[in-house]
Amino acid sequence: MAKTSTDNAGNRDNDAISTQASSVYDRLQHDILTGQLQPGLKLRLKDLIEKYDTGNSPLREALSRLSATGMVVREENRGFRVSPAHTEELMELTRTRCWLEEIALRESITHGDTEWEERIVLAYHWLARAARQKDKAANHTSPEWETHHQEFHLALISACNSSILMDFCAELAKRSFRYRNLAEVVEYRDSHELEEHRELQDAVLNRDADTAVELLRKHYTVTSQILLDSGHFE
Amino acid sequence: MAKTSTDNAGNRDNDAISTQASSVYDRLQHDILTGQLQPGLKLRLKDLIEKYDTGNSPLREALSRLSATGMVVREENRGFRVSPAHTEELMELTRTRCWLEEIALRESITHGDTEWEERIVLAYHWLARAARQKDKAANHTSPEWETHHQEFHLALISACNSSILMDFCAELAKRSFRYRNLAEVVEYRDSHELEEHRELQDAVLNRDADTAVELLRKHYTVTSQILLDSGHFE
DNA sequence: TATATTACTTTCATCGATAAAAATTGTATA
DNA sequence: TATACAATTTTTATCGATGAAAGTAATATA
Repeated sequence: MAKTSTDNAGNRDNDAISTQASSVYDRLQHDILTGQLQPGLKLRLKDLIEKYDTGNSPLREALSRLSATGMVVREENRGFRVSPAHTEELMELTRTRCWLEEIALRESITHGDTEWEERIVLAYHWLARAARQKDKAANHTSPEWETHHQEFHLALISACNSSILMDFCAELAKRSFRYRNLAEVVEYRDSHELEEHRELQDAVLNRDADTAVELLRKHYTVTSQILLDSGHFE
Repeated sequence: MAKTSTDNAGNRDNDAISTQASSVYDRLQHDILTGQLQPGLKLRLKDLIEKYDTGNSPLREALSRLSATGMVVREENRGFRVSPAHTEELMELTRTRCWLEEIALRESITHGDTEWEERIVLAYHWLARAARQKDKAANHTSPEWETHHQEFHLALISACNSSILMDFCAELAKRSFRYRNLAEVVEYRDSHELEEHRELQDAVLNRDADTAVELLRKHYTVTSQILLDSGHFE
């Protein structure tokens, strides 16, 4: 990842200097999603203050925010820990994701305009390019690819007419992403992946909702199953 | 006000003394949902410290958490404000709510067991009782009724097999609730309300998914329309 | 008069220290 | 040996004060 804050993006040449609390928030979230901070890990304040080179207050604010997102669990008067990861959650995550994205995708296909189509085409373009570079570098956890992957999936549903629903989908994507990183499945069907996305793109642009939904669903369930089979995370 | 925390309820004879930050969190959220803190209001720290009789740090933690939920908007280096309320958001909220609860309800009707049925029956019982007391007292914003109302709707979808989806629905309910409070529509079709819920219950228990979904959808859209017509919150 | 610059005030973000709670250790008792 | 209790240490939560940024008013310059 090593990318700039997804959540606090903003900063459009406009002023608004990022605060320390937000910086720690981003770094903590990154390290959790990326698996560097293992599920269930006790987050001792003293250690974190040292590790992230910050103070008590900004750290606490960051943790508070993360606890509201479910990235971190707070236990009153006994601090924070990284939220646990279980196979059941991954299954539930996948199930829910299929439901929500089906709606969002169908709505988008019904209402999407040409700008929406363009967003998809562009997103696919970037994804494909990142995929080629990833293959070349044999670096199978390219943060660029991850970014573009998420962008592509968001583009598909970006005409659903509900930013709330999109936010939910984005949250589910983030949480699923974490499981992919936890199961250290390095080389998971790279060969097919780009093709899958291509087919998905085509179906969507053809406004073939049923096919698109089917492809999307398969995309998620297959990925999920691979992770489950890998047998990591208890 | 002066009510006990909804979210941090817990405290099951188990120890775990609630922290000050959580207390402020609850009270702030309550006052926002309830409309006592108007949308868009600038939340000046000094004022809040006084109003909620607390310190800098707990207050900030509370606000940080609320900002992650979307109750409060944070602007880097210029503090917090109550998140704004617009008609478009209410419409989006309602639309999204219909989508998500339809899924959750259909799933529940398909998979629900007898315990699920019992939860619904009980929830309806409490709702009806609260409705009668509300009518008697001519107190049309009874917090008890609100609680039971939410409980009832949650019970309906409580067999959907996805706590994630249920959490989403609960969040949508909370945010919709806020709009109901903002539009000071005191007496909105009280007479029909209980009946509506009764029909809904019957359809669900009969496992008649299509009817149930239709009733639910109407329930939400009609309520929403009344609020929109009231023309509050620009 | 309008704009730019500066000094001043208010408000927010962060630090360091302290209070409060939990966890750990040690000791005495059955 | 196991358990209860007290004393000690560690860790978390909160306070009060300071540093940093944004906002406001005043003055100067075109």
